[in-house]
Amino acid sequence: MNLVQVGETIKQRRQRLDIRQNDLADLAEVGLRTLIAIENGTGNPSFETLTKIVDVLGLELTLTIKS
Amino acid sequence: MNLVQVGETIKQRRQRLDIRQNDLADLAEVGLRTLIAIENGTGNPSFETLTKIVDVLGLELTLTIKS
DNA sequence: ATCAAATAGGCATTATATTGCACATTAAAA
DNA sequence: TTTTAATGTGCAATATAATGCCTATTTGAT
Repeated sequence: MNLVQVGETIKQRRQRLDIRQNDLADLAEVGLRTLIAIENGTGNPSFETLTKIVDVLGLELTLTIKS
Repeated sequence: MNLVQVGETIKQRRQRLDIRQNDLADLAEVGLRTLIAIENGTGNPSFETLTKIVDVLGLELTLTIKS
């Protein structure tokens, strides 16, 4: 899972939950600019920033053995 | 999965593969200081930095729906 | 076509991750 | 215990992530 895929997943999930970027950014307590960059696969968020966003969306970051 | 758990997972995997922090840092092309911080749950790595390390270890970061 | 809302980008600033160097501590082996 | 390798820390420098402001573009509705 690379940064582009992470961005796509977040965007799709946000849209399915029917919330705007602005509101998600507020709920996650990150800047709108930051969220936009992540959704577009630009930028390189810290684990903390990413976690704040995925938490709000009911998503989960996991680290597993590649099979 | 929080930063502490990520650090533990990386450390365990590295030890199971029997490589030293110094060598993993070199292979992943990150600073030794950075790797140490991550393994100890201190610090807050960027997605890119984390990816470089887990790639070397044959691990994978995934983003899924929390169930 | 018009208008409003949502998404997105340039720029500058601030916050912080990353790094190397030197040194300290811990672990393990002889 | 002594010695050596491995792990970890303080500090300062650099790189870069995060942010806000303002403006542009895109999207969707009327």
